[in-house]
Amino acid sequence: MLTPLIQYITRQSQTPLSEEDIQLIEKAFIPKKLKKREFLLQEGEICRYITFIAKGATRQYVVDDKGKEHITNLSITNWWVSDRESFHEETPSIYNIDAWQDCEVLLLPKANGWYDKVNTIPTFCEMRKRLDDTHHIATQKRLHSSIVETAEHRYRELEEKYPEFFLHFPLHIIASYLGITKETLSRIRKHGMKKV
Amino acid sequence: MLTPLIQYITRQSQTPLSEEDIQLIEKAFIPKKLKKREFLLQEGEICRYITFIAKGATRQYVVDDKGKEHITNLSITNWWVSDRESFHEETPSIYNIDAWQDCEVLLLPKANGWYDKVNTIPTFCEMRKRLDDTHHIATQKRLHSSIVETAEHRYRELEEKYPEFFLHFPLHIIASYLGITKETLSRIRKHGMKKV
DNA sequence: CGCGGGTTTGATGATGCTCAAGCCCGGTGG
DNA sequence: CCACCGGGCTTGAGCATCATCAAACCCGCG
Repeated sequence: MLTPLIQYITRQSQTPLSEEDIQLIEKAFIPKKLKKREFLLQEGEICRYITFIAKGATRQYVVDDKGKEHITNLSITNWWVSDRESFHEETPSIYNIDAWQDCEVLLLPKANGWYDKVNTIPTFCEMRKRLDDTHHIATQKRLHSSIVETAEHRYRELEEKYPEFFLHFPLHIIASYLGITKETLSRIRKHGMKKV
Repeated sequence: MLTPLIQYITRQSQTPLSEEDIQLIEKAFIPKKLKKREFLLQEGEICRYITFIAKGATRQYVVDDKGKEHITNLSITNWWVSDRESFHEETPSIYNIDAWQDCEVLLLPKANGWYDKVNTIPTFCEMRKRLDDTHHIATQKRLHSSIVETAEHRYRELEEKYPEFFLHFPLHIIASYLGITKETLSRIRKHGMKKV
């Protein structure tokens, strides 16, 4: 189960990991299997791990006062998940993260300095920085487009940029991720068919 | 003009800077004055600096196909500004950043490795990491609330969290930052008066 | 066959936008 | 001193977008 991670890191950073590095990674990451709907993190808990999805798909969401779920993030194979705020500041999370499909994940704990230790590997640290950057940029863009663009535009953009999502998540989940209702999404799609 | 920066860094990190560190910082940062409406970055340019606002206020915005400005970020004294994507990837920026009030700023160039050199100062590097984190978390929250919450809620939140903004920017700028029109903002505020 | 998850359709209503007009107020120039 | 101008803010009428609610449909599966 570790191989996808090792491969991922070396591919990301273009530099191979030393034997020791790999051993450290093997010690640090805790493999875990999740069944569909199983929680990786629940509202109110402190996020104690950075998680690598070796296989599967998860969603992150909040539940509002009316009991409605709002998807804030979707993640699939070879992505990382965590609640950064909760992890770093050790405060209770406002998010729920659960498996949408059965998953194989690798947990990197903050406890006992594992996270810090792994970050002493330059390759890993570099990769993490880059991921931080790209993730941050992506969030910025999403924010921007959620303010400026229409629902339709955002849908098309997602279709273009992350077609994989459509393979792993049903449309009502995608709709929620886009911040619209499933009905609206359905109408948008119908509308598009005609045009194209 | 450097003192606000030095103060800022030591306050953020709780550890004093050594004499050498300060000298490095003095060499690295380029002081600059901006008059109102002067650009710090224009659409199409590559962002070559990370900028510290020692004094003043700036806005970041995009112009859409209809020529309308959409504010994406507001920054005031003791904040940092840059287009992270453009800076890191050296790609043309899609943003404009200009001074809303006269500013005194400090530019940290990427060129000649200044940015990297300054990052060898552990205190600075730590601070930067923390800022990255909090900034990222803030963006995440803004995204989330722009999707889930009503315009009114977002306005109240801003009032609560960044009252300083209201001292530096007129309401139509705030409205744009919130992703609503000035008319809507005006009505929201009137509405609130009655209630309270 | 019937059930459940996912998707679609239609009717209705709220929220926020557009456009157009007017107000307030602090300059500036005659 | 007043008249005018421009930036900022407010108000109102009509409209577009999207949410809500309710119903139906579709299809794989026990």
